[in-house]
Amino acid sequence: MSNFFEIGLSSVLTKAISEMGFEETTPIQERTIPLVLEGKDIIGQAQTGTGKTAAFGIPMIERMNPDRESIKALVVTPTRELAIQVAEELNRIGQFKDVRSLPIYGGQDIDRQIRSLRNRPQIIVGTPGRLMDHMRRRTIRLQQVETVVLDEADEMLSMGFVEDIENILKEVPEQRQTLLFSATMPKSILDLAQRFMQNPEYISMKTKEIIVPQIEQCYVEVQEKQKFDVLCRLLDIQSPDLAIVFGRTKRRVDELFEALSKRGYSAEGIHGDLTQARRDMVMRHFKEGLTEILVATDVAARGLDISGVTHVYNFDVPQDPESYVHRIGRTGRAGKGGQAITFVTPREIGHLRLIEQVAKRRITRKPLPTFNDVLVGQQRLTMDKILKAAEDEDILRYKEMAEELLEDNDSITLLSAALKLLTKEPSTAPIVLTEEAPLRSRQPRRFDQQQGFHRNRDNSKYPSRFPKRKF
DNA sequence: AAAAAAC
Repeated sequence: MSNFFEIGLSSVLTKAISEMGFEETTPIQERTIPLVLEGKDIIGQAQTGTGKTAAFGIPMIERMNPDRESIKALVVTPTRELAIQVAEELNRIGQFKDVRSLPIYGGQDIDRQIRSLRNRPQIIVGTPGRLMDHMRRRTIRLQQVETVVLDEADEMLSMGFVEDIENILKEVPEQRQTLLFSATMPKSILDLAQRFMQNPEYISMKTKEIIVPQIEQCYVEVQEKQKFDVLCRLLDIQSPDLAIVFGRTKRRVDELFEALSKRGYSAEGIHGDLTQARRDMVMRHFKEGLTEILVATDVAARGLDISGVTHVYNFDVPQDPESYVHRIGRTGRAGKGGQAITFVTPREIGHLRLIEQVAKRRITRKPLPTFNDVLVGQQRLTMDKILKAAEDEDILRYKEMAEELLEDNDSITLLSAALKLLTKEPSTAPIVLTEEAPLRSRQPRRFDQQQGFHRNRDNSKYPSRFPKRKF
């Protein structure tokens, strides 16, 4: 691995990279950057989360003439959210070189996009359909494009974009650089490369080189009817910073996020049937941490890089084993740990074994969370907070004693004793733990009648929900 | 069969 500041990049890029907090290159970046700088065509086999966007973005922008005469680079992605994300990252990389990128995708007012194009971005990041639309309208000129990037190419092909991709590739000059990234390398991808690329350099990360983030993978065996309660309990016990819950269908996503909202969780849903404005808003809320739980179809399974996602729950077992790998990859980003829990009904166990083989990881069984687990879990969270407070106030002796007690965390009595030790003014009342205690301790958000939207406890705005409910 | 993607 090498350092970004030793590979001879221009100062404008180095500055941006350092501002983005990058230091060491990832394996794919280390191998891709020099080749792209040389102008070579590349086929890169890499999972998401390997630093792919920077791997092509940094050298592409480095060698780009920043004049505003024409579109210099075109990046094609399978989903709209991915287009937005990639464009944002490229914008950051190019910020001091005055290189701008613009996401172009469907569902957004086309006239507005045409106006944005007048700002003359050097890089366009788009989804195939809308790109084709602009090409036909002649509102995008690709005659000066020097670099084309096909991101998540396998995904685009399996979504039936072969023809669109071909049309786009025919529209750009033959003398150009083509970079193709794909998690898998089926024959269709190699065919495409054969026809549209020139002596491509093949970069494949050996399995051990692929950064497999520390993702703990497990499953719970549940009846369909239990799923919702089990999810709530897990959320209470684990208290994720941010979590993504994947559902099988759009309908299910709607029902699930409504039910979660109803129970007081900060949740929103996203799928392809929502208006693009809403999709954009939901993603923004989630990225900003305004919502803690994103309920999603596989629209959000691939490529999205959102920091702070500590947990992924597969509310439904993904049909496609590939999809499983992508879904769980939404957590454990940037080298941080993450946990993925898959809900499996008894009849789906066999399917899970198949997924296990594809994921090449053992998925361990986790017992269903009991009511007691929830209580203990919440006590532990409280303990963590108190321990932190204790640290600040330097009451080390208390801390030691409490930690000793914590070792035996099966015992709620001990926990409550530890709690008392650490509280400055210990409550004399015992902590009563009965089955009648509410499943959820968090206060539900309140509905602002006048404004017509929900407000969180911190009084921040919260968008209104759909009326239906099933869980 | 579902999901994604153009109007």
